[in-house]
Amino acid sequence: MTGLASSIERRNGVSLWRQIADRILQGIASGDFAENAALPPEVALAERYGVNRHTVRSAIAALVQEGVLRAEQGRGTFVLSRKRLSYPIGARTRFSTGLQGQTSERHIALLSSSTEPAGRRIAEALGIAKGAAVIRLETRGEADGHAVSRATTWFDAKRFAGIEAAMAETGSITASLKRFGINDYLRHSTVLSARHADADDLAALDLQPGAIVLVTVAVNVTLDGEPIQFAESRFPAERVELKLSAGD
Amino acid sequence: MTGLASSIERRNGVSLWRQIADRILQGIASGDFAENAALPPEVALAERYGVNRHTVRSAIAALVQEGVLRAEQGRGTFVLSRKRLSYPIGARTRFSTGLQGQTSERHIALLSSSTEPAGRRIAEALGIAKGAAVIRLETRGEADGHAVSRATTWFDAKRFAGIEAAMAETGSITASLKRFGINDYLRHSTVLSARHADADDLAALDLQPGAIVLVTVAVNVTLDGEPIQFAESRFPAERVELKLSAGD
DNA sequence: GAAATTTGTCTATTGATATAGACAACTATA
DNA sequence: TATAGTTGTCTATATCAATAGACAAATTTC
Repeated sequence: MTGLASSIERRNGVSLWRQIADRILQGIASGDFAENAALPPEVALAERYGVNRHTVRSAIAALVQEGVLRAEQGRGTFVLSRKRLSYPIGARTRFSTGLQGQTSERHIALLSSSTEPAGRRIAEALGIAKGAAVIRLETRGEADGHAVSRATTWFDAKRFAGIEAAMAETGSITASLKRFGINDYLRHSTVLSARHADADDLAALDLQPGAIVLVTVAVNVTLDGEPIQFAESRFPAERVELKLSAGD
Repeated sequence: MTGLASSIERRNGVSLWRQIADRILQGIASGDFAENAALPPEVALAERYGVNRHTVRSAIAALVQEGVLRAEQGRGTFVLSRKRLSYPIGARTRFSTGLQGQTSERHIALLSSSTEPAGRRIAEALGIAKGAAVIRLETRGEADGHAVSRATTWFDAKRFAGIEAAMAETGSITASLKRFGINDYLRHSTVLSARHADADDLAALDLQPGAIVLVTVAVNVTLDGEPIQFAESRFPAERVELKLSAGD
């Protein structure tokens, strides 16, 4: 994020226009390109990145379609104000309260739910037998009408029968767990990684293909240490950053 | 990470062979493809991902060059054992101790150092005046001879004059800070993001172009809360995951 | 030894990516 | 109004990416 000099790589599997679109996004995030101001003209950008003007235009076209830039013939190309959400992550992470102050409206939409046998990883995380029934929820986190996260969560089907209905109704994990007598819970562990978004995430998060997602894999436990939830969440790296606070 | 069904996207700016290489890496990390065992044959992979066999071959060729796979004519393609390092991150994150047990040898190599005026962000983080002199260190974290991180760190030049020499000698931030009377420090805040690796990171981390890096921006403080270090670290997403432990 | 399986190499074709140049359309400013 | 600066459109060309098919080379299995 710190405007270090770096150039563009060719024949990598990643097209130049996408690399340049990434760089422009970084530039906006790092303050190199101010919001609500004009981007340098296309010829200047082309020279700066060492590519043809048409290649820069492809990158800009992608970002215009993505809603990050607005191009006006004769005037210039402008940076729309769309701040990166800062998503706090720690022992007491909650979707809704975490984004307080940054957005006016947020909730979790239930995309689908199913019951399936637990795989090895999920069984271990939840402390149940491999093959035991688990409920799988596919959800999307929304803030001010924008998709900011996409998650897959698993619950022990025996312990949390019907939680999908509670989720659909309340739009909140915390509220749904209350119906099962859980008034508080902690994040036990979180593992972080990153990858290219797959087709499912692209559609659900309204991303351009090739976008990067931050991935968190987390286990939530009760205050007694009983595991209740296993979740994999994906965040669009271009719109969200994760913030760890000390002592959390 | 959780073997969810997902397909490949076309005309995205990211070539199919790179997307498939990413998927194979994920498959190895998630256990879909066992280490030291044979990958499914090329025709099977082509069918699974819905692409031509030659496209799969391009992906495999990239991973072979990257040292992840080994192809043997007539026998098959094998997964070399190269586990993803799990890098713990929390209030007491230390490079060396964090990787204890996962690697036998680790240290930080000093690539270069310079003195420069502090920018706005760095000045704010370190609590000094904008434009005041700061020492910038470019370092590479190495474990068992493999590059696992690439960092840029800034120190107040007045307070830590000569720290570059200490770093070059000791290969450790913790040891270097001890020479300045700092026996303990905490990670005050960490912000996480992800992006495509730039040319500098590609070279320093020995990555294939197009690779993704996890980025952490952190401020370290003394036990009194005095900020001492501002750092941006990059981790290759294909080789490292970040692990947050509760109560850290 | 023969057959089946698997990776390696070659040719050919199509569409996407990137470069190059020229000019039109629009805006702001002298 | 004229001029300079900027985005938009068009044509052309070369290279990369992806598909398709055929066959060679090496290994394992029967």
